Amino acid sequence: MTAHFDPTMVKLTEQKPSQNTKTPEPANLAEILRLAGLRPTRQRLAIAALLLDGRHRHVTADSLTEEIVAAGLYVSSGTVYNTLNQFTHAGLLRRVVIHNEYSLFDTNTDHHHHFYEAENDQLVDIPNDDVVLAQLPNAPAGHEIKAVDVIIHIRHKTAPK
Amino acid sequence: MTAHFDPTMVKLTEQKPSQNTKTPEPANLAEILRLAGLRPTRQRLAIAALLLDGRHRHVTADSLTEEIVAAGLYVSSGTVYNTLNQFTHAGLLRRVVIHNEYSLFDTNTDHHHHFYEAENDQLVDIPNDDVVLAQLPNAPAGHEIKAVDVIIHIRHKTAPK
DNA sequence: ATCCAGTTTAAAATCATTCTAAAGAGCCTT
DNA sequence: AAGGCTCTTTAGAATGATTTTAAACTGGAT
Repeated sequence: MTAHFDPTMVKLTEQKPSQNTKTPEPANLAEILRLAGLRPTRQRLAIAALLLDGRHRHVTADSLTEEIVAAGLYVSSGTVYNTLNQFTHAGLLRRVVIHNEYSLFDTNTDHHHHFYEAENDQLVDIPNDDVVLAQLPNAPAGHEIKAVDVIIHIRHKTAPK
Repeated sequence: MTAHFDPTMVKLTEQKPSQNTKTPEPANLAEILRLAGLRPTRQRLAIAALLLDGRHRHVTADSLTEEIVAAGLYVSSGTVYNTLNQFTHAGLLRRVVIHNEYSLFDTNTDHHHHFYEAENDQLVDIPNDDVVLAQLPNAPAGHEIKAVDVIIHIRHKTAPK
């Protein structure tokens, strides 16, 4: 199902400069990685070539591994995970978590939202009135909205590191 | 075309019309379970007594098991999970998923949100402008907002169940 | 080239959650 | 009260995405 993809063909020429205003336009992928504080290894370059070409899409560690194999390369699954996390930490990717594993069950069935502090794994209720969604999109054709979850990720103001 | 959501009246969920009885009357617990189509077993009654007393709090399967043990009872972990899911399905609890396990990595680092259809595990981008957060709460003291995730859970209009 | 901290690797470990099949319990009908 | 049928519970095994481990490897500064 995955289209064949030659990582050497990937250019950044048409990439939207909409990413990070503080990131200067990098000459190549290796430079992007260096700016992120990551050594441009064969594995990271392969993944960067696949993901940082300006296309907007969603991948899982698994689907990405398939693409890498389809490109005639190989990267161990541990490294795929590490790289994905490193790229995310560097702001090159965004992590979206959907459902699955490790849920909290809230005895408050009224609609409300949450602060989440990752450091201490703390979840705090937000009174419903404190979050006002002025506009929501229509659900895709044939669908209806079942629920809206707003999770506001927070962190300590003073950088702990 | 689907009716647009009412921007002012933020009524987001369409959960089952479950009443939020704040009165922890033990006699009512069995009735609550029956109304939810669940046999009032010893295990379910124990969990209901702990969770459906009107207090608003967050529990995990693990923390709940601890409470059960602390109350001098015993419920197997499989049943704790089953019961939590059944209560959630019945609208007596709400499931909140925070992070962990099974993430998607989004090559779009611009701020945007997502539709998520659980049935087919489909994730669809929502253009940023389609979700308007008119008001956000202040982060708790000493904290700052790192990110805001809005996940709109959708389902097919024709109830497949 | 050399060296070493940073990386990658395969395999094992983690861990919340789900599944399995066998035993047990609710509850409706006699 | 007993029978019986179904729904529930249970212990333990299975699942599956992710992380960790310890050893082998590599990029790049000296």
